[in-house]
Amino acid sequence: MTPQDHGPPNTAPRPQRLRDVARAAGVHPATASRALNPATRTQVNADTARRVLQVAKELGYRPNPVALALKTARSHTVGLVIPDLTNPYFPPIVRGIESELEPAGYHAWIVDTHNDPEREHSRVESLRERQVEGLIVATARREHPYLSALHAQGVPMVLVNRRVEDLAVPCVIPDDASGVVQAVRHLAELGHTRIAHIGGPATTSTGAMRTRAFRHAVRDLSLADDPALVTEAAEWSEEAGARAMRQLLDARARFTAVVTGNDLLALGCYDVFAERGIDCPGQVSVVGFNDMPFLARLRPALTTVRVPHHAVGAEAARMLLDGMATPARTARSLLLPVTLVVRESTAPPGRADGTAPLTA
Amino acid sequence: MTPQDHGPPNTAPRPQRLRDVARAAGVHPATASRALNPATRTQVNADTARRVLQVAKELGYRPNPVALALKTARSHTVGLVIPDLTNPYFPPIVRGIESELEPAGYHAWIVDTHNDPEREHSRVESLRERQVEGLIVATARREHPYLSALHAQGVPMVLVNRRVEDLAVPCVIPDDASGVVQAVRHLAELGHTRIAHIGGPATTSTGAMRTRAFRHAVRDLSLADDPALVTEAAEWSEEAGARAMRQLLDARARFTAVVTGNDLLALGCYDVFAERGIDCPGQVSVVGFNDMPFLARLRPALTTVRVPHHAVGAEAARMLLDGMATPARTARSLLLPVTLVVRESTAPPGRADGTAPLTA
DNA sequence: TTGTAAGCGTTATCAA
DNA sequence: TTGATAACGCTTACAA
Repeated sequence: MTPQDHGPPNTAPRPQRLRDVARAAGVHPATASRALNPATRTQVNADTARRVLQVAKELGYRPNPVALALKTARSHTVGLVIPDLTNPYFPPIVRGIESELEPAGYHAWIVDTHNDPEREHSRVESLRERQVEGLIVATARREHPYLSALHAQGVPMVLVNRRVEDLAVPCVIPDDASGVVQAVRHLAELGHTRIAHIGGPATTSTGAMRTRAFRHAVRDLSLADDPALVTEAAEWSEEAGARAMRQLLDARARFTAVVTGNDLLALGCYDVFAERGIDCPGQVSVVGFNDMPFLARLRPALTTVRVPHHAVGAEAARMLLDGMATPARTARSLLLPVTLVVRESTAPPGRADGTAPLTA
Repeated sequence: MTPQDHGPPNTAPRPQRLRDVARAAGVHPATASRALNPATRTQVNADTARRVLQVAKELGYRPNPVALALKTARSHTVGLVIPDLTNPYFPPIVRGIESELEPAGYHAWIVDTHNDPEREHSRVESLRERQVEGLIVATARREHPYLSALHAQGVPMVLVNRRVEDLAVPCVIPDDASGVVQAVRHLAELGHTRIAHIGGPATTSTGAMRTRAFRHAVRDLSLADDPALVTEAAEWSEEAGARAMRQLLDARARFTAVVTGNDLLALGCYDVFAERGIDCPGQVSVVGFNDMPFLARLRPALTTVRVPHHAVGAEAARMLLDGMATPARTARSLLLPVTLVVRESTAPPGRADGTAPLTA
């Protein structure tokens, strides 16, 4: 042992292999394999099978998943494509997914694309190389040639929180339209008539969806249907939300409430209110979307639309599992119900505390 | 095509294999392999190598990582063991880790243990079976026989945010002691003399560490060193923090400020303040730890200790990569500097707004 | 410098 | 019902 040689030696016990089990049980590896696999167990003598199982347990045998994947081209693994793991919206979805996947004997390979299409492409390729059997994709661009191609090739795939326009990829998404309607109706009931909208990027299906729903809702409720009141944020971030709100204000748009495409955008509005001394909800009411964690602790606590994160994930996983079992199936879209949770960021316009409604 | 047969057929192009490249280049697969691998490229004629590389590129050849892993027992993959992905503290660390891993050609397999030791065990085993070459572990229990055993067996491993007591496992952790000292000194400078502490579970190294640091700090600054002022939360959660705060209050402990083991615990205190009509920071000042996202938006904005999440992850990854390259290396501990970020939850005791300091 | 052949741990095909 | 044997796609002694 030289002075440099400090690290622990590799003393990891070599894992037991199939052949070890076979030898110990006095059978051929092929027989052991058949005995161990529930699907082929009937091909082997019941006593022999029992013995093999027993020995395998004693030796603590676990099949080598790598060898298995090489041989069968199946890995018992699915890929999770997440646009941004630091967005608190996604981890609960991941939990939901895993809660369904694991009882089915599958594990999830999580990749974070950082919202970068190139990175997404390369990470998905690497997932494919690693023989994932299916993909759950949470990145929300509307067009995605690469993924579309994969799906067309028969790669089992389900989209969460996103829908591809003219393509029949199964997806599970929150009922965006209903959420927006609930938000707008809530504001209308409070007495608002001029409601603005800060939508997410129209390049994302969610952004497009919610904005469209907003337009319809406002029209259906006979509220001000003024194009000047709807803007689009460049991305799903606080900064983008702030920019959009500033733009709305600077354009001297008249509104007393704003419905945003998601909570982050709403937080951006908060920032602008602080900058400009605008009182929320005194002068402007705000409704977010998603119900991220910790929103109830904000100043003011944000009124928002709650989406059932866990259920979204769980349903997506179930759908994928289904799709992997019976690949020939028509694509379904699952819409999960959302609920408005009213907190402190919404109030009647120009309420009794003496602040005037915001006009420009 | 039967009526049931709707799904897309599997038309995925078969990936190119080494033998395809070899054939197209007119060489034996072994030669192609050597040409493709930078480490063995010198063994092959420069022209031949060039040709092979060229052909490989044209065919879009990518080595099959599964076959590679089976053959070499290396997967170019490391396992990330995270206690709770929904805790916003961790995703930035994951980002930091990946930022170092990927340029080195490694990918991260993330597992979420849900803070469950059994689950941790089984997930780590599955990671091992999948031939991960190393482990980055962020679960914070102080004792962990299974992981300790793995490390002793020579499995490359680094701990983040955690240290194992008497075992020489390399780790990168925030400078907890310094953070606590900064917090206590800040409060002392504001005039507080009776400062309470709600520590994290003593079974976690971070919990034990920060509590110990608190005791020292309080003594060094000649503040009240009263055992009744230090409690331990049962877990790192808001509920546990709330319970601890209630207990402190119910025991009629006298204090005007509290330093908590992490931000979640501090949020629990906020809940109790709301319950009991206690004004923060008017009656009690609070300091958290970690600087989770969105803290600046709370009511009141939480004063806390910022830890350099990204750097923690990046350093850990670098350390692991080192350890994998040269396994024989003495364990190092890296302490990353933390900074106090003062916001609104701390103020002088019994400040000018007329509220009295909290006594019981 | 290149080719041959064995083998990583499994499963699947074929015979016995 | 079981065993022999050949893959899966790759690397690596060893031989040429």
